[in-house]
Amino acid sequence: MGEGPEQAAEVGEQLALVRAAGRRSAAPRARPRTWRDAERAERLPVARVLVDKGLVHLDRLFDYAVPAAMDAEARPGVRVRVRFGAGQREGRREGGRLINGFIVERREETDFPGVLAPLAQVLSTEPVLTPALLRLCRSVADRYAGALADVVALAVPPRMARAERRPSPEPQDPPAPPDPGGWARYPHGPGFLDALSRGEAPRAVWTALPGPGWADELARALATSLAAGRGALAVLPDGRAAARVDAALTALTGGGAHVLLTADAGREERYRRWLAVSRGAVRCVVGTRAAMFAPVHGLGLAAIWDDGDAAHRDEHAPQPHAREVLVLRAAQERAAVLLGGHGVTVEAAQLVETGWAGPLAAARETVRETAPVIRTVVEDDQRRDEAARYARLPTVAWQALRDGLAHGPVLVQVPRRGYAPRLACDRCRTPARCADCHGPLAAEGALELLGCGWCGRRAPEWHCDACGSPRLRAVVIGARRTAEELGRAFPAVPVRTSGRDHVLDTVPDAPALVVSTPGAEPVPAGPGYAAALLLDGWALLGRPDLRAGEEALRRWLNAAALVRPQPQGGTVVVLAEPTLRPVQSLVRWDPAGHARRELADRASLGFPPVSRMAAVSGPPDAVAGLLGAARLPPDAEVLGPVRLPVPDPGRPRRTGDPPAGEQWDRALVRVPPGQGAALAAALKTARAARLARRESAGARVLIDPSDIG
DNA sequence: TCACCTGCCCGC
DNA sequence: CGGGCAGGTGAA
Repeated sequence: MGEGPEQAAEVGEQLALVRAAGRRSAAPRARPRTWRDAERAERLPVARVLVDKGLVHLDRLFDYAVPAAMDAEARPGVRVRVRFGAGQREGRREGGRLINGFIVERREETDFPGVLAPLAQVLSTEPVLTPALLRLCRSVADRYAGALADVVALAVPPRMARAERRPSPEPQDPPAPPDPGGWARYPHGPGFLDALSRGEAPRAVWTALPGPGWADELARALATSLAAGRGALAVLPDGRAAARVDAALTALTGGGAHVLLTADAGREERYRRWLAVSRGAVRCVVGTRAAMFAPVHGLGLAAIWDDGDAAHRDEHAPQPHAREVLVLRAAQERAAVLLGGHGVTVEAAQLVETGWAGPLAAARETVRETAPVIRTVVEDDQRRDEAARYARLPTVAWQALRDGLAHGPVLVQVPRRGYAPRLACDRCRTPARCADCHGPLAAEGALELLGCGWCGRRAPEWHCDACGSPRLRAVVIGARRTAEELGRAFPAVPVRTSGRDHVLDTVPDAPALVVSTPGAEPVPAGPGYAAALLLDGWALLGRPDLRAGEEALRRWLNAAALVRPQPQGGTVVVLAEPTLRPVQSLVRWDPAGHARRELADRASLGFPPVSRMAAVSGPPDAVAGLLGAARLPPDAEVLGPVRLPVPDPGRPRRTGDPPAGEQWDRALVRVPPGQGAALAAALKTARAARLARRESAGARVLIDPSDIG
């Protein structure tokens, strides 16, 4: 009798059992003939296992028998290997592939009517999937119509055996409570910290004053929660921002009280830090979006900075957003929430509007003292202005540059490539929207083929809602070369660039032209940039995206926040139509007001986040099939489907993009407030049923799509 | 009567 | 996903 693969696996499992029991030599007693004959644990002989496979229709737990030898190690939360999948040999079930999973619970009984297969191996004794983390993952999976196993894969980092062997540092005593520092600049700032130190759970939307103070203020909030004997967590959009809060917190506490969880650290180091948090040795985490799941013990404060930044949405299924995850966590763990940024998202404004969070903003007078002066210049001035035609710049912009360069570095914000143009009124530039569903209009080739990007309805007789003009224009893009020419216009001044591939961290406090794409602006040493020139107005506002205005304002504010305050001569020039709402909000430095007005508009037009949306995309038959099968909530409204445009070949393929050469449709499903959970559940159920029956290559479901035109 | 195929459904 | 198994089908 030859030793087939199944016999080899069986022997392997027995060896694993022997190893798990801590014996190095052969088993002393008669070896059980198969696993089925091995002794079971006496107490709680059933392990409920979350199988580590993202198949949506398998989004449930499976029971396995716990062999006696694994009894001590097979605790809830540990990683295990189990046999999974069909397999019958000679009438006995013993096949199936070995896959990884987590023990979720030990039980006395099982509901499964058949014979339980045994656990094959306990991979690690580290209880990584704690009850609190499991509960969070389950809520996130429900919220996003995703599979629990997919969310757990985001929340629990891959195992690094060496990191597990090393002990975590001894827990430190809580630091002394910090003084309010910059929070004294906000009328309700000290009160927020007081509530934190009393162990309460205040929730605030924080409109941070311009300038560099925010990182220190965020660190003080974290340290206050630590001082109150609770944990704290801050999620930042990128490693640079996280490093600034890390430095501020280290200066405040001496370090050791927190860990930095970013992609910069290697996988093993990252897991080592994560373990220190999971074990309760460290109770404060500063990190990028994956840190949103960090299993901080006794979480007292969950903070997020600049929640409008697209980096806060995870790109892996089911693509949860850090703000939403932290909001869920805060409710489950009774933690305080701090949603901070120079801008305010519509989602944050909604949390204030519903009373879930309170506003935390400085007085008007304080804002005026700390913000630079903002000037607007319209595009058309460029052609008229003779003096500055060399650099194709309006006089105002030219003067601001020249004056700024006499006093320090000047920031020039230029757009990134790759924004798809959208259509707007030729006269007043109000974005063109569908009369029926308010989706964005797009032209397929000629303008006669005008149609809605959401519902597909044609709009041959379009007239501007705002001014009545029948003429459209494609919003044009491109100011990059202007920045390049600036260097030639100021030959005596060094030009430094910062962008996607090469991000400059800081620049010295000396005259220089600093050309940067949004989000890559170097932090100036000293009092800040003397001036900033924001050249990407039309590119940002012209993006075919519901959030274009909000996003333009967010990027402008982030750049302008690096400029010296008005009393020190700081000036910002923005090339954009001064009557547009985001431009006016920038001039007045009123991001909260902008978000409130956007929220009111979205409510009246039935846009998210007031209504909840889901995008269903995939091959046309899959999209139609899923929508037909889903038992959607009664008030659900299906927009589309429409054919998705073929993505730019240059752009890296993202989740939700059709594969090369394939035609995909996308439909949007919209439900009124309060039906978001029902919508997610309906789509998840329908998708699971169809995947199980393999009726088609599955359609993708994305909750809260952000690029919906 | 048997070998093979296709579709369906399940996995502990 | 991957494999069993039921029920159908066709050739000897």
